[in-house]
Amino acid sequence: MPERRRWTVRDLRRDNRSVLLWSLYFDQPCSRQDLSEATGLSSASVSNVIRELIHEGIVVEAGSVDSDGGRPRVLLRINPDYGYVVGIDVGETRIQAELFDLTMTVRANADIPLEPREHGVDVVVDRILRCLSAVLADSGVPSGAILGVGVGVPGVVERGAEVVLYGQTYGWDAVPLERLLRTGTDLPLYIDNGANTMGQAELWFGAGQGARHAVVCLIGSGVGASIIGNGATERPGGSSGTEWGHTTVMVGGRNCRCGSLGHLEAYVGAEAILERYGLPLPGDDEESALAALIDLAETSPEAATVLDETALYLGAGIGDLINLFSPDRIILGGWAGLLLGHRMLPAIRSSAREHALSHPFAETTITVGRLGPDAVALGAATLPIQAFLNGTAVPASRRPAAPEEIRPTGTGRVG
Amino acid sequence: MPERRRWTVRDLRRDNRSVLLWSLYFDQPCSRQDLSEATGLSSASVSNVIRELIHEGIVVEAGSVDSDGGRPRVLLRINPDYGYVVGIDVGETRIQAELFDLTMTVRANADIPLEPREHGVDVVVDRILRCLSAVLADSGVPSGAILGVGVGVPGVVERGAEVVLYGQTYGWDAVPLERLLRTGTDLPLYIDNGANTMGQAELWFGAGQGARHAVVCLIGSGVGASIIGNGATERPGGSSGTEWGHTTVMVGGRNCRCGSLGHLEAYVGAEAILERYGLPLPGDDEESALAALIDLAETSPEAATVLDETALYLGAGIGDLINLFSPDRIILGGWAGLLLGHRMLPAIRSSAREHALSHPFAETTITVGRLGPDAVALGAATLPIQAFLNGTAVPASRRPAAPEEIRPTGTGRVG
DNA sequence: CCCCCTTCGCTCAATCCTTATAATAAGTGC
DNA sequence: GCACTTATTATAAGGATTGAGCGAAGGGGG
Repeated sequence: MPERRRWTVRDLRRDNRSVLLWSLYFDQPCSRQDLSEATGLSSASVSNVIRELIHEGIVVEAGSVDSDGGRPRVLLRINPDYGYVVGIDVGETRIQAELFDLTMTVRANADIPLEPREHGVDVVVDRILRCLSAVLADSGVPSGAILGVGVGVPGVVERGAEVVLYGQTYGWDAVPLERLLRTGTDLPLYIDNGANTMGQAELWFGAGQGARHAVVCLIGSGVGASIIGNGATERPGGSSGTEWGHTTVMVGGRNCRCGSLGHLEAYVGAEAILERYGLPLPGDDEESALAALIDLAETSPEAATVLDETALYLGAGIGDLINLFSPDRIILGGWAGLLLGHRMLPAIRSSAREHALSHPFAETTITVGRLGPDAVALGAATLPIQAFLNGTAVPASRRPAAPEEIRPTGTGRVG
Repeated sequence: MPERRRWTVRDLRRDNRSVLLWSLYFDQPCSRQDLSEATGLSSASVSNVIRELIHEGIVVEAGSVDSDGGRPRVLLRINPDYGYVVGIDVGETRIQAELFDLTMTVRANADIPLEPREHGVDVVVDRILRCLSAVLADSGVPSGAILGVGVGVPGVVERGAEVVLYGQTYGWDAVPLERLLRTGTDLPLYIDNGANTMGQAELWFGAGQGARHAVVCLIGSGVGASIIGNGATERPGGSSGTEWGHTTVMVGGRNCRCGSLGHLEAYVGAEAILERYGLPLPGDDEESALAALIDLAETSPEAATVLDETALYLGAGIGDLINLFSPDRIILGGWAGLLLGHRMLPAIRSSAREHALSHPFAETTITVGRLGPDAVALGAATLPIQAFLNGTAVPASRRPAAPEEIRPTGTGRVG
């Protein structure tokens, strides 16, 4: 029943090349020797592949380091300017784009606020494309040098013949986002759920480093979660974002934005927390209002009660994740998740302990995200990086001409 | 961060051999030509590998079939008597073992009831070993012909240096089951959660055939679920069983056997349903009591209310699974799951629709398992089958002598 | 300054696997 | 008996990894 593909001797090379790139990317700079040891490939093979990579401009030599009395080892690293990637965060209140080089250094960024309740498809698509043009222009990077554009969106992403979006709280139904964006750009697009992209950012660069199996909880106005097992490469075109926010923690409970009753999001989403408190709060946006509520809890019993309940429900939701996935690490993220986590982590942990089975709970650590709210864009940018490391993304300006067998009368490539 | 292994040209052969075996196993009988088409391998490679497999006795020729005017194609199939597998279901009320040949035909079975509340580790281990000996003796299969023994157990299975079991409702904590069984048998052991093994059985042979991503709900006295994505081969030593029964559907709700409050199992587990009804029922075990309750619901409003609530909570739990995993198929199994499913599928579906997001719900079909309560043992037996198809299981009697480099002075194996 | 030693990186023959092509085998229909 | 069709096997070619051997690059001692 499971579908397995055959392998040819060519796949072998592609795969080992990719193994080397991944290893080098996360352990820069290092020598050929180190790579040979880390990957298990013979030094001959490493040399062969690295020569190819240097010739293509992907890898560069970067000085050398003494070895105990022998020939010094030449250090290798990935050419940061071989190509660039863009990460775009399509949030509920704004769209943010960032352009990175291959070391994930920000080269340019752009922000456009979204009017509340103004989430028409055309508007959002237009804003995304404008953000994209803005970072391209601002950075001075020619579009031919872009490896790809990652987009983190709310809602369920379905990968079929084309990428289609379902954002029930957003009012989107079967939106062919990739096709719509295609009208404004030729760059390769990688679209995924925002919780997933943030999760990948924390896993690669933040609080998830070293974890084999992590769950990242994204709490903002809405609530999502990303389950990442042993590196995202294992789900090539598979599982979409998990709608953790719309799991039921109280049958017959509060109304949720999606129309159902008793969902987690109806208790621990920022919008829901503020509604449950009910009284006016200082601040003109949700973020400052929630911060104010948390401050107020020091003195106001009503505010404290609302927050205690929030911790209780959030802990129950986290307990569910622990029982279902047995992760080694759970990371609280999203702007509201960071606020709540910094303030109430002990209460959340304790509620999770009560709701989860004791053994899987003991194997998990619950922490607060380290990367801040920009992690969605950073994580979106890792999508094209991933494709690049797997060998499926090459910048247009470096792409070789079409093979001659296909165009028998062509003149071939220049140079 | 993700760990990827290098490939050698030898792995390639192993892998393609395995691809062929999987393809042949699920599409017996078929010709070399068919295999070439199904796997994408060239007919030359298919011939080479098949010759090897025939030489080893794994594959046999089985007649031939006319082709439109040309040389008839020779049909191949897996030798059913190349080896045998055993599947053992460690349930809460009994232990059952079945011995199968490679076509999954039952050759022998054995049953031992467990006294209620008598789940001491030593007792259970002893019963398992006794069941194993019984099927071996009954079938007349020599133990050297056994490919492996699969064991489906309740609770969380953790694979570290050795396999360890945590069964919170069972009263087991960190039980090294594999080591304990090892005292009574030398056969290769494959231990997994019972919900997982039943899930695999339904996926391979039952209501899950053709699904890419299925969730199987196991409802008996307790409640569990198995998430199976595109063939279980993708999680080599990874994820343990999912404790779906201990996810929270009602914060602060009913007491669960595990000590927590408001878990799904406290509403839809058979034991919990009977408790919620509270009145005496005919029948001396849970199974007949539940059947009686379902019959009674035709006339008794109290019974009907209990069942309606059950459907409501079960639907909420299923909705969670839909939102978290977006499976194409959800299968109700376990003895209580089958009873409830046959009676109340429409109510369960409708509750799930209310609790899940509309898009992932629309992509899912909810059905009742086709294999009946014996599926746990059948599924457990698929674990060694899987190892066999992957090329990592060979019966002892056919194993080649140990390589001489390792035991330079040894006499090797007799045989 | 020269020589020995250590370690790194490259070259080359050997080995293995898949594939494309050609050859052989085994039937049908006239 | 002969053309034709289809299935399977033999053969040569191409691509990949590997282990051994060799040159390269520096340190240290006389």
